[in-house]
Amino acid sequence: MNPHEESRCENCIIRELNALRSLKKEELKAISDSKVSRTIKKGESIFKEGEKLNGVFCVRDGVSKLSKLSENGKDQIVKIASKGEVMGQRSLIAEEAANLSAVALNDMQLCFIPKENFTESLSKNPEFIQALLKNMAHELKMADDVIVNMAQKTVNQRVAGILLYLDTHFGTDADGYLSLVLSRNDIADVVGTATELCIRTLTKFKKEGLIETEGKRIKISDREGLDQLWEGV
Amino acid sequence: MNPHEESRCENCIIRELNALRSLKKEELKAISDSKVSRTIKKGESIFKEGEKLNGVFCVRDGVSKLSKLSENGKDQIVKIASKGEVMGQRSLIAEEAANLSAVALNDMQLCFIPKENFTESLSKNPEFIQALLKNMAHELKMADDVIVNMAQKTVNQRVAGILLYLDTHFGTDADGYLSLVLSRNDIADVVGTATELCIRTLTKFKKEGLIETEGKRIKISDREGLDQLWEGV
DNA sequence: CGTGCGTTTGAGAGGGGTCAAGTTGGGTGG
DNA sequence: CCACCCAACTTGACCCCTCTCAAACGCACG
Repeated sequence: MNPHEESRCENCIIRELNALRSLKKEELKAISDSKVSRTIKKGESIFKEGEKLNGVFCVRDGVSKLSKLSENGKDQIVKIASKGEVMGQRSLIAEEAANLSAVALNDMQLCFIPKENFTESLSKNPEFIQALLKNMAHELKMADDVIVNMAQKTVNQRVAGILLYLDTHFGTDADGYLSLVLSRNDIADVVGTATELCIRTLTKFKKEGLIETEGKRIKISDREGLDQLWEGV
Repeated sequence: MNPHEESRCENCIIRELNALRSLKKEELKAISDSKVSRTIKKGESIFKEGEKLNGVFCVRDGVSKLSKLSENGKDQIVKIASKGEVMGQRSLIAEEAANLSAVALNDMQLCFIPKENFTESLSKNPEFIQALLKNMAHELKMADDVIVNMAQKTVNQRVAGILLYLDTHFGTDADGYLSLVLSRNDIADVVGTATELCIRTLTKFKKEGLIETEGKRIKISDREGLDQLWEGV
């Protein structure tokens, strides 16, 4: 195997974005030898809640939604994972089945890192654990904030919120449209409401001059306005 | 200082309930020498969101609510911490200000462990980090579940949910009333609704024979019924 | 050229928020 | 011990938000 191959973990830049950056040369080599790179097409499932994971998935390119099915039969999107993020680590750490399902929102490139490599580093590399710990601490804060927003903000505010989130995290294309295009249904699943209400909110925003739309693509025309809405002014 | 004193960490049973159980003898001694035991009365504040914490609080007795103020001016209770739980560790790990405020729900006994001791063990004791990591992983799962419930369940269901939670986590007294007594306002803040609606829901439950009340105390008379409500049957 | 999925709009019912007005109950000072 | 007071609790009324069912529309794909 060619050690200079681009697909080798030692040479992967993505690593710098997450806790895997703390891994040592030998660990990376071991992972590189056993990891599996995979291409996932838009809409395909990566893993499902309740499934026992035997490794983690490092997102090399593309975006995935992490959702959970509620008892009322509706999906709730809890998190959106993109380049550099590692999916499934929580389950492996807690030694539990996956709590969320992961589905690709567009074409993705993933690296699957087997459980053994992950737990090996987990038990032997203190810096790696530290990095992971810090990562989880951050995720926990985010989750707490989401709880507050879900409980206290209206659908209007939450829709404004996700538009702002998509803008700051994924940016816009040349025409100013949000780069990450979600279906109305997915937006509704993030916001935690019915698709119809989500659509109505968007048309209302359009009427008020906050956004423009072209098909399912959305352009933010008044960020200030959305910000104020989000903050409840 | 008497090493057999009950207040010494080495002899503290509470420790077994959390990640501190992984600490070594010397670490415990060091902590014991610098820790501060504190008594907090019902309603008193332990720390506030935005505050820089210089240590963690180990709950030796009593119960605390961890809440966050939403922009609309209402408090959202995110978590209820009781005997054996450690408050503030997330902030210290992430090296951030506190994201939540902690207020005592009844009289409490706390041990304050200075930042230095905590971070010292954090950087030197792999077992301790592992335990912490697992703990955070579990909290993260809980938080994700709360997000789904907040987004997808009705107020009725969420009120039923917290009653069941109080029952399983804090039990009942001799008369069958829930041991942990919350004000209607606190219940509303957990559920994420207005106090009035919370009260109305409770009176409805009473009319339906699911619960009985005496003052602010609540007795569950039909656990099955609440379970079914919670699960959306 | 249909067929199916995603999107959009309408209308009605019920849930939930809010304001305002009582009521209770526990604590305090006389 | 009683009277008082304040905070917590309770209830009513009203209106807006949100959910749901239903139907029409567009677009892509076979």
